[in-house]
Amino acid sequence: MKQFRAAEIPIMKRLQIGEVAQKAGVSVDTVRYYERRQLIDEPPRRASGYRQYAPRVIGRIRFIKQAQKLGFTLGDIEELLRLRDAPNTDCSDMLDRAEAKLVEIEEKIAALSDMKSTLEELVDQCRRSQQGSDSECPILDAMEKGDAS
Amino acid sequence: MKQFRAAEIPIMKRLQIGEVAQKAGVSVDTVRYYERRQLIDEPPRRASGYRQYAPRVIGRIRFIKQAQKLGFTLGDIEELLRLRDAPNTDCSDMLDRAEAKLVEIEEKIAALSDMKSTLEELVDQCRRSQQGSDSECPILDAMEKGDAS
DNA sequence: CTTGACTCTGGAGTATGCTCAAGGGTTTAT
DNA sequence: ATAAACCCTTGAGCATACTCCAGAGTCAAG
Repeated sequence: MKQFRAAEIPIMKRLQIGEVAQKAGVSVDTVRYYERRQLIDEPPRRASGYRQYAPRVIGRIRFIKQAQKLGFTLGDIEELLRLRDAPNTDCSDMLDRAEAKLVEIEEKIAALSDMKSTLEELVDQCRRSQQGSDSECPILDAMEKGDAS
Repeated sequence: MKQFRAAEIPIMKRLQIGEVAQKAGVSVDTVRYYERRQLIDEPPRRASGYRQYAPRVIGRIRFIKQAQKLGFTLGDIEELLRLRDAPNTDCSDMLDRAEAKLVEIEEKIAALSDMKSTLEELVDQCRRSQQGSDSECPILDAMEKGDAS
């Protein structure tokens, strides 16, 4: 049972969407979007219809944005949030998903690196052909002939 | 003026869309899509409405697909096609665009590599924490606290 | 002649992650 | 009281690159 000194008594303050959005670093529209996508719960409303959020939703939205930074899509994040919410989550489920994402990212890096290599080669050829009197373009040629693959 | 032996006289054969698509390695729908996007010209039609393509459109579509493999979007490729079509194209315009694409790709690789590093670190921590009696999940923690950025 | 394969069109759908629009009500500070 | 800032809704738009749909006409081979 946690003990508080008088100055530390938590106040159950409710927040409007603008404040939530600002503190979480997203737009108001994004907050509503996340609610529509059920990434966050719909909060209770005032008689006016204004949403009244518990402050902990800020942490949840920050979780979402952090996960996005690691390459997880919102679809992925739905599942991560389920794990976060489950009472007996251990690390192995999160580990599985992190490892899977790591593999995806490595594959993307590999694909991009292939493109890079090929472009570098073409750029090189192009620079060399400009130095000679050759008026043909190796980049055009490579794309015509499929040699770029 | 190019000279042909009798067996080499080119025949001005027109092709239907199915044959073009098959030879270019794309779908019929994709050919029509490229026409709609003006990446290829609308060809003359038969009385039936069937498209009658000159064989050189196959090369043009192959050019498009090769450029896509190098990371160029169809928007990018519109411009590449203009360069390809221009009578006095030299290599420097193609070179500019190849270099610009190279920079984009390098930036994407850098971003992905950051993600990778962070995920690897989290995966490492997670594995180590499973070996101890610690029941907390460093991945969850990192996403909650923003330490993953 | 018949039938299966091919052709045609315009528009909507797919997936992703927001963002905008239109029109109106509510709150807050002066 | 007033006005600006805030809130609300639903649905469409944005960008990308196709792909599918529905319904009908045409071609080519048997």
